[in-house]
Amino acid sequence: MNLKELASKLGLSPTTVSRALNGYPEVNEVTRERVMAAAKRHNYLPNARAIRLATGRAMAIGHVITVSTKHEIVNPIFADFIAGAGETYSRMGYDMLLTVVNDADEAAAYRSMKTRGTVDGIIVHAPRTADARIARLHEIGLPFVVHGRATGAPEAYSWLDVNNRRAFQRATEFLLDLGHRRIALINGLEFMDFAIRRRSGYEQALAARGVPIDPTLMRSDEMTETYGHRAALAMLTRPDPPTAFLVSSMIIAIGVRRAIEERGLKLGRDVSVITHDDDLSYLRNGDDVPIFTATRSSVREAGRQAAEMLLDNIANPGHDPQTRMFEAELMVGLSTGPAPTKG
Amino acid sequence: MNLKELASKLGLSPTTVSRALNGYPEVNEVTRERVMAAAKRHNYLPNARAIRLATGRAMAIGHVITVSTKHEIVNPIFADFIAGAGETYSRMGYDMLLTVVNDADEAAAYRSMKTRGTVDGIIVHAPRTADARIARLHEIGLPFVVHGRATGAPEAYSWLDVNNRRAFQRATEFLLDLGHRRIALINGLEFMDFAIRRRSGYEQALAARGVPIDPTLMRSDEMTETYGHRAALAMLTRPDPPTAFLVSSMIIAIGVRRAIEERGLKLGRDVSVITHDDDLSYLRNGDDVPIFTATRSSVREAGRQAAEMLLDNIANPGHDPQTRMFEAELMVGLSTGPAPTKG
DNA sequence: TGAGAAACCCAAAGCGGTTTGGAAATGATT
DNA sequence: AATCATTTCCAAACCGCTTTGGGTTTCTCA
Repeated sequence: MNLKELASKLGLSPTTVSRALNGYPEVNEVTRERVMAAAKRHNYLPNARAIRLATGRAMAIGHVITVSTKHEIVNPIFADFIAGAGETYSRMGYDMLLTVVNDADEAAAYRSMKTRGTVDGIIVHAPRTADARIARLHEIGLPFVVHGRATGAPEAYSWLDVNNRRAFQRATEFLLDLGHRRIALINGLEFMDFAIRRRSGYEQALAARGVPIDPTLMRSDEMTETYGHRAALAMLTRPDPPTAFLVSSMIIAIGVRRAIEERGLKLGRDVSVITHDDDLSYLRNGDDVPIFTATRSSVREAGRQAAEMLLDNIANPGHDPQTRMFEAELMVGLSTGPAPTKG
Repeated sequence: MNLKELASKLGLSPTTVSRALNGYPEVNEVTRERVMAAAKRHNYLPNARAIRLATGRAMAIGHVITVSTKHEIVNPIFADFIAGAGETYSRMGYDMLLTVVNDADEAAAYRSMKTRGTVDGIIVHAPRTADARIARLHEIGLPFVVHGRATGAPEAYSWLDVNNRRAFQRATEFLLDLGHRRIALINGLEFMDFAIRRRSGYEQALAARGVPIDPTLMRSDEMTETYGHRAALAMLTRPDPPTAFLVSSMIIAIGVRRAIEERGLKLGRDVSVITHDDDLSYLRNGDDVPIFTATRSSVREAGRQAAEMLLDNIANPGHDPQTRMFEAELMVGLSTGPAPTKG
């Protein structure tokens, strides 16, 4: 059942039927009702391929997920972000297009999306500092919203981000207030923008209290459980171990906890841990009381809002770039306590 | 730059240019070279919207991710499966379309995909026993491949699955061989097909050795860390606690470990744990020696192959449904040991 | 040398919608 | 009753490709 058939069944022209269904004013309300009813009865849905060609719009948003050949890790927050964004797209009648691409081919992927016309806009994931994609997308002329920020990008662009610096600053202050002085930072890869900002917040808080920054208490790597375990274990076996850890993800924190327990120490008493918590649906930080004291910000909600921003940019082009900053909540859980007194 | 422009630049008709680019035989090789070169030079890429309308194919595969309003958990294996499938699609020139939908609207989503013509086929995720989607998709007439199986589906269909029953049977036998007799099963939701099969393997192994099946040692729920923790803690505080746990996912296992350590017990000595491990990229089971003894099967590889099967089904229609079974490896790690002797 | 086959290319009709530019019918105004 | 504006609808062009059904050349072979 296509438009022409529906039109002939109704004794109307395709033009009128199309207009009736799309809410154009130049059609009698009575006729419109009749058309709507017939469309529903024959469960007619317009062919998306034809609409896309005719309107020149893709009615789809692209998400590019990069997979490096070296460390082929899929970002675990991806699923939740996508789920949030997908809710928005469903509501607005957009499709979501996912492309898995080797990081070297990412620019080519954007260009292809633009010239082949498969998407109307793009969400940029996991920005690095001075991320080249932003300039590229400007040059290609594809609307986009960045989840995160990229320091040092020359032009203005739309983004949505957690206040990572502030979050880690507050977390560090919280530990300092508890008497901790040797606080380790188990960070993500520090060419990622969020990781840089978190470190800066951490260092700033230490500096403000005159606590010396010890580079040997800072690690940066892909955020896995084993990384957390290895890093924490190495630090805890030193003669001057840290009394607290500030870590960049729940998964790292789980590894840190494993190391702590392996050393026969007790989490929240002998060693404190604060983690960032993306509020992932499959990895909740406890039910009532949080397992880990955490800086929390829902990545799912970020997905929802990023999609909204992008669709808004597409619907109202020519506006100034929008930005949106989330403040992470500091949730106090069972993994922090006063610094143990020597003895 | 579109086909018509490129053709006029070359002094050829659009027909010839189209044929040259698509490898049809009725064009001179010299002409073809000339066309290819010009296409590359002007970096021409055909408009996908036009191709789709003209060919009647969507060149896209749909993945539907359901989000229940009650327990809105995004399946954590989703990201890795998608990454695997995406590799295949990229290689074959297909797009991947992701739809997030409330579980009640899933059938409507399939129907819409079919009539609007946005996809050529569908991957069905997380099948339940007697899953209604299979009959629905047959009736709608959309090619599909199921990741998992659905017992009791009336018609034959293509699927790809891990041998869950065998995996859990072997894992149970392994624990029995170590002298364990009170083995708990912390399973996923048992309306999910995989969970049923795992329980069946577990029960079968126990029965074969004449070990009585104790329903109070079996739990079934959404696979989260907190669930694992709660379930294990409850069982460990009983007067007759289990000496081993068989669990359905790494994330559950992490919760179980937390409970074990909270009770002051040692994993692999006082209590043994075997988990199923989907080999998720962000949650590797240790680097050299596995943390957990596990039944392992890569969900990323499953994604790759499921996509290949579906594209094959689409390219060669009318064939019998294909099926593919993976055997999980039993990886011995640090979480299992002989059953502690009473004393 | 002429006929038939093969190779090479093209005009035009599609795919299924949207959108432009009227035309006919109706209503309002003088 | 004539005029003009509105309302309501339609024919046809268009989006950018693919594909059908020829039409020319060139090649092959008797």
